[in-house]
Amino acid sequence: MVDCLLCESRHKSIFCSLENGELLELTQNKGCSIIRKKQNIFKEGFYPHGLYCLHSGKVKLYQMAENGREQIVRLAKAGDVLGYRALLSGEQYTSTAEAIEESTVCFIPKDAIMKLIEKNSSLALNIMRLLSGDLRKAESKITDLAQKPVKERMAEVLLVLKEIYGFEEDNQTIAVTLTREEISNIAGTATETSIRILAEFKDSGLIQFDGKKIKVPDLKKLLVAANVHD
Amino acid sequence: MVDCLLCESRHKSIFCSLENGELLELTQNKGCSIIRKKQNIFKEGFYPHGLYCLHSGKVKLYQMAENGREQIVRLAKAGDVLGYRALLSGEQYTSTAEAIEESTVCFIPKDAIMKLIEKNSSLALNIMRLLSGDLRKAESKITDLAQKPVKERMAEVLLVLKEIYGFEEDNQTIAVTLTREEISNIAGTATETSIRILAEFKDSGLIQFDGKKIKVPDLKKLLVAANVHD
DNA sequence: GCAAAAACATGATGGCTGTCATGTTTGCTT
DNA sequence: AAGCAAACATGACAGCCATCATGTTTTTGC
Repeated sequence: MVDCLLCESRHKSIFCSLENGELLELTQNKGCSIIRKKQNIFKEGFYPHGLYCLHSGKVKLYQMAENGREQIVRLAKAGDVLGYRALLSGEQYTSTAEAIEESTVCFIPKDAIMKLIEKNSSLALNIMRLLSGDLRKAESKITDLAQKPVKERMAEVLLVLKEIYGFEEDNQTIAVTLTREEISNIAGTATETSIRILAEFKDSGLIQFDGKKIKVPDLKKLLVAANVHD
Repeated sequence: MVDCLLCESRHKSIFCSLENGELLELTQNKGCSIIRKKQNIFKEGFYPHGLYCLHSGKVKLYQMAENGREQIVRLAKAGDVLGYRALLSGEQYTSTAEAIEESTVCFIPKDAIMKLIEKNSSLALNIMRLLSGDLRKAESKITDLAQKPVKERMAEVLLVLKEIYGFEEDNQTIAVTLTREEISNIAGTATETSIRILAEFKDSGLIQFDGKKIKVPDLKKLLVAANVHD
């Protein structure tokens, strides 16, 4: 069992404003479990009974489309919370959370988290900020999907992956391992297309392959390829 | 000046849980103005100084894409609030709010609304629910844009318009007037394409044109065309 | 009410990108 | 270590849909 007071992510998470007493209460109320790669934390269509907090690992949130293809709508790393969208709106989960590498997650029952939100208005504000940020990213993705060609979207996906998971110690290897299919399911394109475009990026020196990982020697070049100006 | 206590939307809005004292304070602090068609309430890139509450009228929120085309990301009707995403995250507006018909809008200064949020946890919860709902819609739109053909998306746009603005008294005319270009900017397609598809829908009896408005004699048919199963 | 602009409409064309097919490589499982 | 499945890769092909062009209708501003 992980102690919230000792959690490394504590100060970077939505719980950064909690007092020790509140954190202690959290620790006493929560559960903790190991999620292996490809296992689900929650599934689309089910009702939420609490909030998940990702202590370590990496998770993808995806929606299953009519045609059977996954659309990845969010990615989570250590310190991120999961399942708040459905929990707060009182709806079913609209996406499935699946570990893309072995992860540990804590589960905070609905009662406990809702009480905390009511008492602690700065936690409430943090959650609003979180949702607002998610909404900004989602809406910007809508615009991209509607207006940008696949190649630009692919470059942007790499930039997003770097934003979320950062580089490894070498300062140029994106610190996450995804299959080409998963990358396609972020970009919103066919697997073959993403394979082709990544190969093209490699040939033009934009990126390099390092096993399953992707190296970005020059971020600026990627920014140009993604056609983003800010 | 509109009195919040007398506002018709009061009980359907995020302010439904406010006490009379709080509403009075709101009324005293707020401003009120008329926004003519095609005028902006706020513009992408600017910093928010408060929250807008749409007392009457209809508003589109759009992002300007690199190629100069607008992507409509949200639509608002009387009773809806505007500008909360940027206000709560402390970021610049990421979309422009433009009246699609003459509207009246109240402005609540940042201080006033933030104090209310801190005091009234059920207002805070309502805002979280609002954001969660927006996020659900946005993510579902991402999946649609990535996976569905234009024709299905167009049908879905009509369903969404009906959801938001409802039918007129005849129970089949969608109660909003949009140009073909605006409809395209919701669906994420070229204007010519949306014109063609709407004409096709008309020819196959899915919809009828009533001036600039669109009539839907049979919602179920549209649901089938949109390929939604829930 | 008239001119100009915006909106609507329709045809032709081409390219992007999804799909299908096939083969190779990688990585698990027993 | 062999065998099998998943992942990666590449070519061929077609079709959806954006773009361009052009013309008509409707709306707007003076």
